[in-house]
Amino acid sequence: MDRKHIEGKLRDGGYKLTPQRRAILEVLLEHRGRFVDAGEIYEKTRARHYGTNFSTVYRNLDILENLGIIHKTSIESGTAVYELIFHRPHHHHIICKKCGRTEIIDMCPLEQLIKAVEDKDFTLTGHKFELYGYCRDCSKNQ
Amino acid sequence: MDRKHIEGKLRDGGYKLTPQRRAILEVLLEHRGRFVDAGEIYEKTRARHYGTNFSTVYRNLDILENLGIIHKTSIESGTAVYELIFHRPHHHHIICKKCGRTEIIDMCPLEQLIKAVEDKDFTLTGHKFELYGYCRDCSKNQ
DNA sequence: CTTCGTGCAAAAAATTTGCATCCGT
DNA sequence: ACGGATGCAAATTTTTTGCACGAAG
Repeated sequence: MDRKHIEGKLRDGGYKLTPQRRAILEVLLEHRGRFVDAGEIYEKTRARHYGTNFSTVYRNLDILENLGIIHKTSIESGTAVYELIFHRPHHHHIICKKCGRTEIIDMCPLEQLIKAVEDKDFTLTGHKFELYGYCRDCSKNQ
Repeated sequence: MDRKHIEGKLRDGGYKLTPQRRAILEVLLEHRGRFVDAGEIYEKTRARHYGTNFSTVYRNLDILENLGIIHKTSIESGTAVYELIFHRPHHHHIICKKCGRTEIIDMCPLEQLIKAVEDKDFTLTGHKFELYGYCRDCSKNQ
């Protein structure tokens, strides 16, 4: 997913290309393969486009998430982090607790999982595997 | 992990058994097998012990987490959720996005994972499998 | 020239902290 | 009595929202 591709998605969605939006995208592109939080995106965006507002950042992160351009999650800190989706096939991550750098795990444990992990050069300290959905009761009275 | 067991852990840690703490524990015990957020714990605790403060709840959730009595995580909403650890062996969860009810998955995908899932009566809508640790660079200048 | 986007300011939500007092052990 | 625990109030942190103005298509 490169800049042109992303800008196309925005246009298709009826969104305009403002300098702020471009700056946010630049920042995300620069941080491919790494989760960053809203605060960091804000700081870096503001360095590119002076005066960009925090609300603008949050609003755009929302839009980008809805368009499937970025992925939002929350790791251990509790605050939300974002990264560009640059690898369409479904996958998971190894996440550095210190810098947020991620490595892709190309496969999903739901199908097979062994250890595509060994060669990753990460010191593992923990992991999370959670399934989301609706329990029987909640499926009923949806 | 029952009440007596938990109270023992608290004593061993040098913590006192205050009525507020007991109330919080009662609430958590009542919600075994379900993630609840701080707000809900606060409301329910305050129903048991009138006047309990929100700070008290947060402070105790911290303590309980550090003692390994509860498990804190953040699911999709972004706000932290907690549940009693009542099943010591390492495991993961299926989480209802609506009510927070959880089901245990007794095994960890890191070792083997097939589908201990089929019989769970959950409508799956998504899942998260994330490994945490330190990348090579961050391990170095730790 | 219309619609969407932005900045600003303020509010809301989630969590943390300092401090004086209180209470379990 | 001692040391941890609580309530309160206030501060922080993270995120959201209303509104008037400005700019992209």
